[in-house]
Amino acid sequence: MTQAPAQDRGTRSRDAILDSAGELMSRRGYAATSISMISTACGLPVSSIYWHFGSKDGIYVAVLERARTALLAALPPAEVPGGCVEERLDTFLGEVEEAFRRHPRGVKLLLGLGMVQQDASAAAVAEVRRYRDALVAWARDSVSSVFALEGRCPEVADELARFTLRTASGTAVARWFEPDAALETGPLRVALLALAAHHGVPVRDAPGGGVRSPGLTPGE
Amino acid sequence: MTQAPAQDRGTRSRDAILDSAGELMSRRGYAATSISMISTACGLPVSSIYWHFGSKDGIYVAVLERARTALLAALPPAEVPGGCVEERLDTFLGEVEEAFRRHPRGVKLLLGLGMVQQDASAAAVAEVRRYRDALVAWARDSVSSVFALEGRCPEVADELARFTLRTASGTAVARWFEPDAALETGPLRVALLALAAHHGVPVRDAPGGGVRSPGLTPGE
DNA sequence: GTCTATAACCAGATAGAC
DNA sequence: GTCTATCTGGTTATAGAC
Repeated sequence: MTQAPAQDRGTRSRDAILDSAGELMSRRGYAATSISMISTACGLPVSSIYWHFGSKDGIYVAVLERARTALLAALPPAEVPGGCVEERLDTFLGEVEEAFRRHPRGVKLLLGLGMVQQDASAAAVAEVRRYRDALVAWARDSVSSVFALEGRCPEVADELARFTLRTASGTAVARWFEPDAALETGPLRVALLALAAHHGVPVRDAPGGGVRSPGLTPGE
Repeated sequence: MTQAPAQDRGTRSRDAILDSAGELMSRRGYAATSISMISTACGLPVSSIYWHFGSKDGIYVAVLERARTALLAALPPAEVPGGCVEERLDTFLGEVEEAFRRHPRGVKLLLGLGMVQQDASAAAVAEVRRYRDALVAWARDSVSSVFALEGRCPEVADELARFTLRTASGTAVARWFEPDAALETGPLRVALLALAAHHGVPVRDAPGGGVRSPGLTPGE
């Protein structure tokens, strides 16, 4: 009981710093957040922050990395369960909406800090990109599962995923004008179904039926 | 010839400052742009900048205001011409895409500086809002015209306009990851048509036909 | 690992000659 | 309206005791 806390003190401080930094940076942006602000917010002196992260840029990279792993850990598997397309779509949209609602900081970090690319370090740029790529991959796989594409039409899956993510980003942007703006899954649902149908993807699983279109196997 | 330039020098300097400031702020964000950067970029001393705008915040407001008026002047009238819904929709989407392509700075200013609301002045916040409100109003009126709503279903027009703008914002965000990302009007077109149809808006003008107004279910 | 103290610098903003 | 020179305060970052 005497050494466990001692051993933990470092990591607990580290986390506290990341908490404050993440909160501030997601709200005010990278450039507008100063080390002394973070120091005041977390109660640790500036030098401790530098001891842990080395530089302001280092904090930024660490904040992003933690946000990314947290978000990815919270995302459900890309294999969306459900008996038919519409059921899986609803599940998927519900998941997106929830992730969006529960991790607003992560999204805003990605948005706000993405702007910084101009003069950010290579490490920071790489971390931002990794974050985004992970999201894109998850969305693509999920959409693929929802529409039972099974990797058959990568372009379609890509388009649907991109469309979903753009709507989500757009909503995140809208949110800082009207903070109560929610991800409107209703319109998005209609749009995704229409887009899929437009590309010839069967959106209604024929109960006993095979799937039309050149050789492909039943989805479900 | 001796006094005309003299008279203009002030406004020309003012414009030069706004050019540099707008460019820098849209690329790097408000907080990351310093007065001395602007001074270096436009070749005028800091004090001239302060003489013209009084404060950094003043520059920001002026930049935004100019971007807004420029964008609004470039936007075509909200009365979209065209014989049928799809024709008008294509016109509308083309206009959005072009405005988007030709005024990337304006959009990015709106996006990047929108984040600053946390600690921006009241004047700045008001200007950001005015900018956005103007865009929303234009989109709503245009959509209304495209689908011949004539003010009949404000909620539907609102939803379609919001959806369009969110897609556009999302694309602007995507753009700073892949600078060549274009506004994909194809998917957006499909989505808007589906959304309109989903709300019972006739998307195919009956040649001789009047418009069925209240409970309507044309579909196709 | 945490603290106090401080170096070196750059930010926003102003004074006043011209 | 434009310039040089400058003030004040906050910024990133480090030194060194504990």
